[in-house]
Amino acid sequence: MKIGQLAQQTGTPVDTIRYYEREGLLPRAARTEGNYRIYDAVHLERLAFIRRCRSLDMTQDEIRVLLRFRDTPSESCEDVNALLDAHIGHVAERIRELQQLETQLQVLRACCEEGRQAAECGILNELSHGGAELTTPAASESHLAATHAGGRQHVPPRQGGGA
Amino acid sequence: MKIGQLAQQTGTPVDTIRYYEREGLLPRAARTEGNYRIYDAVHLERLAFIRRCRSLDMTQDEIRVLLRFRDTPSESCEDVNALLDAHIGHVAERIRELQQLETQLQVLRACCEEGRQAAECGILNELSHGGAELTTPAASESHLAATHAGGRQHVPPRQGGGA
DNA sequence: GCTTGACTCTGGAGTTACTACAGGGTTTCC
DNA sequence: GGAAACCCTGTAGTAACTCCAGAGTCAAGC
Repeated sequence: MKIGQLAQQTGTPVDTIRYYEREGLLPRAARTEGNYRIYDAVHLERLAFIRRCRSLDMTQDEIRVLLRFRDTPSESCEDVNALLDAHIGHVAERIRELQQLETQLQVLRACCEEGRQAAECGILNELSHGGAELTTPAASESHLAATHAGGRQHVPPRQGGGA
Repeated sequence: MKIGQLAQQTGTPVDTIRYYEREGLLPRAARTEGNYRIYDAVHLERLAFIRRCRSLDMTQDEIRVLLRFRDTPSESCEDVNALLDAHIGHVAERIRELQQLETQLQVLRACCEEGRQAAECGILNELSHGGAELTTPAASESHLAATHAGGRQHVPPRQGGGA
């Protein structure tokens, strides 16, 4: 099959498939005479595997490790367990961080009542003089991301997205 | 004061201060004869404000809005409230997503017992054939980030940060 | 006066995981 | 045989920095 069909069958944008090939997650595809990539069931399975890992928010590096174990099935899978445990740890930690953040934001939000002028806005004042509840920057140490970011998975620019 | 002192007093890396100036969050600093930036208390306050916002995981765009309100204190602060409410909403949504993710990962983790060979590793098998519990990619729609990422705030490689 | 070292400057590249082109070539269908 | 749909490569952009090279500035010590 061609790249478009593979894209459709796995729900992956065509650009992303080519990107995975560049990054070495997918092997270089064979080509037709007209230089089109051709794929078979093996590629499809591998791509589906990668996409499932990505849907679990694993990094490319983590996926690379898992793929290596998939490719050499005789080795012990201890490292797979360890990787997953670490990943779960990161997610749990990020959840804790975000919950703290949510509390802080709600405290901050409570500072301002509706309809004031910005000069007396409790939120701006609080952010200006720095309440005790607000942590200093540099909270996260792990490989966890900030709350926002540009690369939110592979969702296209418009579709009911951002703030 | 010079940039190094400002950096120290606000806990902000020097590079980041220059970056904020480039981005227009901080005004261009005056210069000494030797072309060194010089700052005063106004700069310090503004930078502290920015850093407090960043510690609350606000984007530069969000901070820009808040700064604009700070600079024009006669306007109503309704938009500040709205911005913060939206931000809280995003954080809450991301928490929910991550909690789902955590559950999925724990289910996956339970598939494999210790010390098997990769060929019979429950995790790899689950990721290969694709269990029903695993969502497809493209879960997040908002401006919230993935669980991992390179730019984790501004924490320098090693220093035992501020967490 | 000269050197050493700490500090600062600019500009550019790297980070993640894509996404979005531009400017072409190929296939397919009517 | 011509248009539409598909595919190709390569490059640049995203967020919020971080890191580096190569050079200039400044204060202190000898």
